[in-house]
Amino acid sequence: MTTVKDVARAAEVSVGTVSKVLSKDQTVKPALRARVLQAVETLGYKPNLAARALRTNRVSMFGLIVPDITNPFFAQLAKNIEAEAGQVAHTVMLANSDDDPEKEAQQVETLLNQSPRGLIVVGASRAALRGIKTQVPIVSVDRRYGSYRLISTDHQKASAMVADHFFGLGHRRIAYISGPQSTEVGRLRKKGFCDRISELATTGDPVSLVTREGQFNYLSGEENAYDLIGQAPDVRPTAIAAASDQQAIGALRAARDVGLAVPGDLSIAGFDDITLAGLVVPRLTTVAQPSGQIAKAAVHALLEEAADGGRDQVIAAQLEVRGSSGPAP
Amino acid sequence: MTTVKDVARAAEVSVGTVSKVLSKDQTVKPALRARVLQAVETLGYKPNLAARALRTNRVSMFGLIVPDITNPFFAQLAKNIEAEAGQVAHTVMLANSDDDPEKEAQQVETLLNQSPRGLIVVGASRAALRGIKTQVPIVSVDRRYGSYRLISTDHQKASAMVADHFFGLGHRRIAYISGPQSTEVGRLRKKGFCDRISELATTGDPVSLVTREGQFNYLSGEENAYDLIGQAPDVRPTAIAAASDQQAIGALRAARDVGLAVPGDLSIAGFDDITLAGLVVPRLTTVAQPSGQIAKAAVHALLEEAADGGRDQVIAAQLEVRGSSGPAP
DNA sequence: CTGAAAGCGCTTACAG
DNA sequence: CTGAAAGCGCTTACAG
Repeated sequence: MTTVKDVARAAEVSVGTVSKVLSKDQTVKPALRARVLQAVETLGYKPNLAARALRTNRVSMFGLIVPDITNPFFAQLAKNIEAEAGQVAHTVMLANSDDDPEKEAQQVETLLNQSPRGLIVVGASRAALRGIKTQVPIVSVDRRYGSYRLISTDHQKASAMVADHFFGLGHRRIAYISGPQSTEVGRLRKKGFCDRISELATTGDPVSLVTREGQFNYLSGEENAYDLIGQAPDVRPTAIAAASDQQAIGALRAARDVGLAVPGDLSIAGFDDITLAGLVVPRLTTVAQPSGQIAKAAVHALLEEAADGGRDQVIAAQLEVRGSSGPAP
Repeated sequence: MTTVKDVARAAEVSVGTVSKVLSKDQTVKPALRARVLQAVETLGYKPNLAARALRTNRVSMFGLIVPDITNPFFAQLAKNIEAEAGQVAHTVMLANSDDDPEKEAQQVETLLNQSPRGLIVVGASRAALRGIKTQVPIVSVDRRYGSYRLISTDHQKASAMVADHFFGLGHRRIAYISGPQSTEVGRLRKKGFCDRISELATTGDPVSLVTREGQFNYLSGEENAYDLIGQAPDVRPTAIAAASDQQAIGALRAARDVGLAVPGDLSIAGFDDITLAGLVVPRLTTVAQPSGQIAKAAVHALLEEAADGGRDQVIAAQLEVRGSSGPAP
């Protein structure tokens, strides 16, 4: 490997000068700078990052811990974070916690040992709050990790947008299939939807709202939807909002099976905007989480603050109105 | 931060001895070893990895470059690689190439700058073959990168298994929806299927085989399947094999739309075993890629060899027979 | 078996 | 504005 020394020799300057040129120090005279740059070019010099890290105690890496990279939303998030990190010339280390607090703690430690520039973690569901002491700034994203600041979608407001959408289309018998109320996300999404419906129901026409608790998965959506739409036509809901796209797609399937037209007889909306949401027939009305903005906010939060202590940040999501929702029958 | 020096002082030994204990050098006497370990424990000493890297010129990291972490197969692969790397106390840096040779080259360079223990890359589709010189061992996985050794599923044999499965169920009018023939994977899967059918057709009953070229996606599967099953009942295929699960799920949808029972009237099989394959109704017969084994093979290939130059490795996949395939009508 | 010392490749006060 | 030199925290021949 060629080192600063080689470059210094070739450019006939000291290693200190080489280092200054490389770190864009302005105090080097143009003539010297040119010689150094020339030497770097011809020698194909690449700085040894380990040496730099040792000296500066700072590595151009972020650590990212997600419960499961196989989850489409986390994969999208990881992709955006990697892209955003690339913008500031950082690389990202990825680890999975399998949604297990034990393993999460271990992964945090492993990544921290690399002394990265910062750590981004999507907390495991029932995370323990054991404190870790480190100089490395940490932010949580989507689901809080420990007591670190959280950057996430505004789940409540987003759900409220779905409620507005349905109400605006004239629906007055509405159902909500929630996520598990043991999760914060499940609670926030439900609260946002139900609170808004209550609000609309008191200021406008009366609305009948029925809610069902489910898992976030496909099957749960299908089963709950079957139950809901199995009722008499003048009783069953004309619109179903689900806490996840997977649930909504399950509901779509249920509607198809019992012969209800979507959106003619029944409107359906999901949450997340996974790839499949745009592929099903009809395409699913859903909430697109601002994964790109979350990624950007997380990276910049880490870059700017020395330790944690920033405030939580909530980012507006966007309603994607597509074919699965329409005017009430 | 506490350093070897602090540990040495606390244990009343030299830093060299501390280092030896930490590197599991057997030549340290139990008494000293115990004192060192004790000091490490009480001080909470963590080695500075940058310093170690500088000294040994070796980092406990792997680089992983995939076209798109958002693709479920790559996400699964990444998860397995991370797990496997964890087993040998390595961490993994992730980068996306967006399936763009330019960006891929740049990502390779970026990760190589960290001088990782090895690089695993899933090649971009139309990758340029520009050579890079590096000491870092590189393997390609799933799709070849440059001219580096490739570790991948035995696509041909796996497709042949699907052919055997259909033939064994009595199907004699069979269709194959391929992936793009511009991709190696597309070609291999098709060849494996068609060659086996030809073989069976000459040794057993005659078989009519029709193939259609498509994209790997959902829509392509749906459209091609519509065409195929739109024919007269005595002409149309009784079984359709697709080159991807996405295509197969599209075909499932097409069958449902025209009122064909699966597997009563039509058997369908996919390839990949994505999560959704187990969720659709009926559950999809498909080929499970040995992502775990591929990950393991890749990590160990990197660990064992100093440079590239190992041989390609092809790993057997497994046929998952589920509800979407049955006896010919 | 243990310790003293050199050195990995950088960056950064500090002189000049 | 430039160079000489110290030092980041390790590991590893080399003496003893």
